[in-house]
Amino acid sequence: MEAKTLNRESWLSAAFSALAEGGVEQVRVEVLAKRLKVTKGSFYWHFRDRTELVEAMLDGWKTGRIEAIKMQTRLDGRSPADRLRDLLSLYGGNGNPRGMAIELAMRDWARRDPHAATIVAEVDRERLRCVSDLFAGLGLTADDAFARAYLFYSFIFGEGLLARSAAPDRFERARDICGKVLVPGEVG
Amino acid sequence: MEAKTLNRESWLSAAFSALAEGGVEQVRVEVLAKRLKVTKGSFYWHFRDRTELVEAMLDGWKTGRIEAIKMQTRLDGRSPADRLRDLLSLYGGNGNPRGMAIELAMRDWARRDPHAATIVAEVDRERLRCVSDLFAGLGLTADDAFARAYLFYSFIFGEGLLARSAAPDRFERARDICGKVLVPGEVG
DNA sequence: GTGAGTCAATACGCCCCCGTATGGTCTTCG
DNA sequence: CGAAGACCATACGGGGGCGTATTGACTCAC
Repeated sequence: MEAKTLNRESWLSAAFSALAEGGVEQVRVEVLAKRLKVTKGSFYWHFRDRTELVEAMLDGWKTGRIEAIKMQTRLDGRSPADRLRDLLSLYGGNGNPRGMAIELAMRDWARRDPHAATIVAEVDRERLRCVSDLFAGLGLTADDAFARAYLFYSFIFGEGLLARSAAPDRFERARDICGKVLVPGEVG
Repeated sequence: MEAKTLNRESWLSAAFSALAEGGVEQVRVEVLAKRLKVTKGSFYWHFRDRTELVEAMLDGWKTGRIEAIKMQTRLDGRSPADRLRDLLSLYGGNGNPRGMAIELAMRDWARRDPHAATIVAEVDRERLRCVSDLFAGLGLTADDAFARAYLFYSFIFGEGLLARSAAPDRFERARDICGKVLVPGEVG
């Protein structure tokens, strides 16, 4: 079912895989070419240069993530607390390791590249806004809701950073407790 | 007061600076040499190869961080809550940007290098143990204390990852509220 | 002072990566 | 069929990074 000829999307997809595995530094045209089993000739047909590729990655990631967060925080009859718990289990723990890897690689990238930094900032701002609204829906003041959203996202990303050394059940119990602390209004 | 001849420490120091600014990928012997205003000849006198340098970085970071956390969590008459708040303001916010940069670079490194991963895991384990003890000193059960420590550290590192886009006072207020949520037993 | 040891400069070969130039092989359409 | 265009291969020059080898200079001990 593979298309016999590559297109921009093929390269972008491979680029994101490389990003997830090794950071921006590892998205190199000759390496991607080897993965796609073609030569650079193909790449320079679809892209002007490496810069155009990474810019496309930035753009695609931004629109994709903003679209995603809007979906994930739109309560279609569900309660804000439920949506928050969904979000927590979506990125948290070890579900979606690729997504978390890209997320972290993106932030590492942002620390060195101003363009990437603004992209990440825009996405983060939208995310904070969206989950702030969720917390506000729980009856919190604007300041408290924002603080909760800030805590919420810091926890999610920080969790991806923390080394989980053995004793997985211990961390599992910890995550459960964290969930209850993070989203209030819970019975427990 | 600069020593006229370099030693291992000089190279290690420069290496950590490069690590903070650009990640492991940027600690390159020729780049460090240029910074130190010498040539590679010096480097290969003090180190067998680049691998020996990064191994030394790993070792130095591990012992340094473990020593630091033990100091910072040893309550010499102070209350556990105070110590926790100290820790929070130490790495949190934007104090010590270099320390946070190294911390994040280290974790990015750990995601690709098994050796770095074990080092970070060892440091994290010690840290979680230390601040778990602090939380336990607040009267929490073992599970709750560990969960709180987990939340605590996830927040600290996650905060370093989150893009702070303008509105610094907004984030300042959020951080204050987060502090009160993170370390319990507070009046507020 | 002279020779051993310390520290650094220079020069070399190797590899990986970027970007370009040019040519080749298909498909498509008239 | 034949020409145009899409897609990719091959080959090249340039640069930067690693590691080695060789040599130069400087500091002590004897």
